[in-house]
Order: sequence, then structure tokens, then C-alpha cells
Amino acid sequence: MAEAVTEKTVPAVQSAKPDAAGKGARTRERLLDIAYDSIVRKGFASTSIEELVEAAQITKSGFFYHFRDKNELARTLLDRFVAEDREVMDAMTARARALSDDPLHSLLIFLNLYAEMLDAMRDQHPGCLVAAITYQDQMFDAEVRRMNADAVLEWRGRFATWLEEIEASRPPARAIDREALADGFTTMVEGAIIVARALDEPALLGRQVRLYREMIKAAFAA
Amino acid sequence: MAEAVTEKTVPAVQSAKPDAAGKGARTRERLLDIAYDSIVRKGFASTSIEELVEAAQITKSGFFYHFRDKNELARTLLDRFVAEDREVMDAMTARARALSDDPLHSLLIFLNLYAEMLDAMRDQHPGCLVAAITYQDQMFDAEVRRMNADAVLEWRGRFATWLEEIEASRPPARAIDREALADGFTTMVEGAIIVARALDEPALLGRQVRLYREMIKAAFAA
DNA sequence: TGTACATCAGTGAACGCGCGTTCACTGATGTAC
DNA sequence: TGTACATCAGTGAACGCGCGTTCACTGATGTAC
Repeated sequence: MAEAVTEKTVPAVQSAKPDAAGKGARTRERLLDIAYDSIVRKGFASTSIEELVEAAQITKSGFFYHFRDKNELARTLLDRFVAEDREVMDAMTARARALSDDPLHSLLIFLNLYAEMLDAMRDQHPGCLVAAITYQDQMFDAEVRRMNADAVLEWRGRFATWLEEIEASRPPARAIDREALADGFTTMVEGAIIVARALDEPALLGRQVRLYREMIKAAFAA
Repeated sequence: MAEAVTEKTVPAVQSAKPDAAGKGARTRERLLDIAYDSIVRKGFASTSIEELVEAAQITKSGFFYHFRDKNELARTLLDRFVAEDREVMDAMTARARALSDDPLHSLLIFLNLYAEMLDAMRDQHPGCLVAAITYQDQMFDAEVRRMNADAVLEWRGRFATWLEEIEASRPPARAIDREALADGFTTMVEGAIIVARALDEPALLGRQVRLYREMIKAAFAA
């Protein structure tokens, strides 16, 4: 999805095996994987095309066969990141909803699932492309910046409607700034990534999510 | 402080007017100010010495008179940032302590003061050097990374002892992960900076601090 | 089944620009006697 | 008060390297007839 590979040339017979894609698509995926890691670790400016193609075992010109320029790499990467993140969030939401009918309980389940996921990423030191882009936004064109803001707004919307639903189901235990609480999830995750990385304490991530969970409990459970 | 200007050459008479320093010290300060802004906005790698010296109205070689290399600029900047941050935090803590004897109340006052400060920075879009460095830590030497981690640990210590004191003064209303709650302040501020910048919503910063304040209230006030 | 052509997935060499850094030099100010 | 020297706060020119980008070309695979 969002990949837009020239559909006309793909014969109907072959498309039965979609993940073997073509040689080109695989190289492209490889480049994106390597670039993602490097950008989150060192930033966009210090990630050179040269190092990407070396790791991907092609030549520099090969890169420009796949991407018009470096900004297109950023766009594609952000597109993919947002799509994957959305999938994960949707799947986790669906699971949490399936495990409880009550919106508050399902949000609490969701937060536990999310914390567990971060615990499992312990040795990968997750980074967020959105944060990496935000901290170098002068480097990118207006479209990338808009995509970046949209990603954050999507997170806000996701939690704001969930909280709204919870409020409708029960009176909050204390007056809350619902939008702030919705943004609080994003804020806490983005901040926790920074602190966890600065201290080299991966476990901090899950702990902060559980702290946020306690805050939700305190806001609604009397 | 932490500036280490060759003290021997400064005659005792002149040192009565410390902020007029010398021509060199002023240029150096100017370079640091410009660099700070640029690094927080665009990242360290994309901040060129050329643009700094142009803004400071000196030549490139002038930069190397003040700093051995680009990494020394980063070290100096981080030193200064940490020192200034500590001063602000100390002053605000002192003020909050003066306004109430109770550790919980004074923390709540502190958080209001902090939120007000962020509200006042509305049009400056504050950034955090620690976060900027964390997101490009491959660019820096071990010393800079250690200084960076120390800054975060100092924040943790500051709030952890405060929370400890509060817990000693009254039983918490609910079981809390004290260290996580202490880190929560840093986490929330760092995350809020990113979200506020990505959305271009400066008001978000103060709101998130007030949300954290509500969390503290919920944790201790019954 | 064979031939002609098109597309895919790159290669290799070269480009110009900007970047961090070095080095020899310099005018203005400060200090010793 | 004048002279000699030292330090401060830079200047100007040059360097080499790496970077993003371009361009002409190419072998392998796919498609039409």
C-alpha cells in the first residue's frame, strides 16, 4: 500500500505471491529498512546515501533509480511509518475492544498491551520517525512537515474519541482536560523514547506507559 | 561560570563590571546564542559554522579562534544549557518552597510556575538541547553523551527526592511508582516540546504541565 | 520456437558545491620598564 | 611619557574530502507477434 508500484506490468498470474514482489521492490524495502534505523539513530542530515547503499549492497546510482532524491526517501519512509503505526494501533485497539465491552476497561487493556510491546522491544531501542523529523524540520519540504503534523493529529483524534466515549459511559472522577489527556499519550511516548535513549534504560518506556495508565485510572475510577 | 576565561589577564579593577566582559567574550556568547537556536531548530549536523559566523558577523576563522572544533561548541553549549536550566529550576523551587511549607503544595506551586513560564515562551517555541543531542547521539563524542545523560539524571533526582519528601509527609492516595513519576516530568516536557512543535501549538506545553500537575494531585490528595 | 523490442534494475564515472579545518598573518589593545 | 613586547581577537586564502545528483550506458528478464 502507498507504494504505487507500476501495477500494469505485474501479470495477474504472478501476483498470487505478493511478498516475493520483484527484485526491485525487495531492494527498495531493504533501503527503507536501513534508512529508518539510521535516521532514527543519527538524524536525517547525518544519514548519507553512501552509507545506505553500502549496507544495501548496491551502488549510489542504484539509490537514484529507486528515489528521485533524498526528500522522496523521507516522504516514503514517513508514509510507511505512519501506515505501519496505524496498523499496529488498530490491531491493538481491536484486541482490547474484544476483551472488554467497557470503553474504560478496554483502554486500560490497550495500554497494558502497548506497554508489553515496548517491553519486548527492549534491545531495539525504538525511535520515532515523527520526533526525528520534528527535531530537524527545517530540512524537509512543506509536504513532509504536513504529513508529520497529520500523524500527531491522528493520535490525538484516536485517544480523544476514546476518552469521549469513556466520559459518556461514566462521570469522570475529577474534572479533566480531555484533549490534553489525549495528547498526553503521544507526549509521554515521545518523551519516554528520548529519556530512555539518553539514559540507555529501555525499561523506562513500559514504565511510563503504565504511569499514564494509572493516570487514566485515577481520572475515571472513583 | 563554566566558561574558564583566562583569569590571570583580567585586572582586578576591571572585574567590577563582569557582564561587559571583553570583546571576545561577547562574540563568543553571541556565537553560542545563535548556535543554540539553530541546533534546536535544525539539528547539529545541519547547523553549519558558516551560517553561525555570518549571523555573528565574523569570518569562519574567527569561529576557530573561540572553539577548537565543532564538538567543543557542542560541549560548551550543553554545559551552558545545563547550568542555566539548573538555575531556573533552583530559583523556581526556592520560590515554590517559600510560598508553602508543605512539600506537596510547594510542588504543585512549582508546576504552576513552570507552566506559566512555558506559556510566556509562547512565541519562542522552546526546544531542548538534550533532546536534540539525544536524537543525533552518534554525532557526538562520549563526553557529550555522558553530560547529556547526567542532565536527565539530575532531573530525575530532583523530582524523586521531592516526591520522597511528600510521601513521608502523607500517605499516597494510591500505590505509585515514584521513580517513574519523577521521570514523568522530564518525559512529559520533552514529549510536549515535540508535539507542540510538530503541530505548531505552543499552548500545548503549559497544558501538558498542568495535566502532570493533576496527576500529582490525584496521586497524593485523597 | 525465434526474433525484435521494451522494461527493470541497476553500474561507473564524473560534477560541483559546501563543509570543517588549517595556517600564516595582522591591527588593536594591554603591560613592563 | 615613550618604547618594546605580548596578547587578544580576529582576517583571508587555501585544503581536501564527502556529499547529493546527473548522465550515458548495460545485462537480464518480460512481452508481442
